[in-house]
Amino acid sequence: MQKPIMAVTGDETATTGDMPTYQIRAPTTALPQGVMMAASPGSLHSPQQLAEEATRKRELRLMKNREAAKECRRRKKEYVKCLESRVAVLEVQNKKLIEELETLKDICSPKTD
DNA sequence: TAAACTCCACGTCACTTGGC
DNA sequence: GCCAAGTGACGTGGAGTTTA
Repeated sequence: MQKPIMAVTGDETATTGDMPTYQIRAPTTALPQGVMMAASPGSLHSPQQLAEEATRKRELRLMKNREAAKECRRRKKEYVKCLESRVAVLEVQNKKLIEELETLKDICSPKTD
């Protein structure tokens, strides 16, 4: 079954402009520990060698994706935390403005008795 | 106290995106 | 067009909590 296509990237900066994006692609130069570079395809001969190479490539891909997923979750958590603290600040600010408005209304409204 | 439930972190897959 | 990186969705397992 085909999954629905995702349009959301998690980059809220485009709409708000004041929050840090959590989708940042950092170039990776170093391989994870214990990972060897692949032999050149030209040096592979037997079907067994090809199968081993395919397995090795898959494991490398999974390992990289595992790390990428961890990092992605870490950034997302940070981003959500950041949004939550912003909400808290804005709620306080909003409350203060409402109180100020009520005070001004009291001052400006004509007394009727 | 065992079963049911909830929450969280993780691994994997499928897909998108950007750089070359 | 290919490849690597990023990420949403999904399934799973472990730890903590609630309930009968």
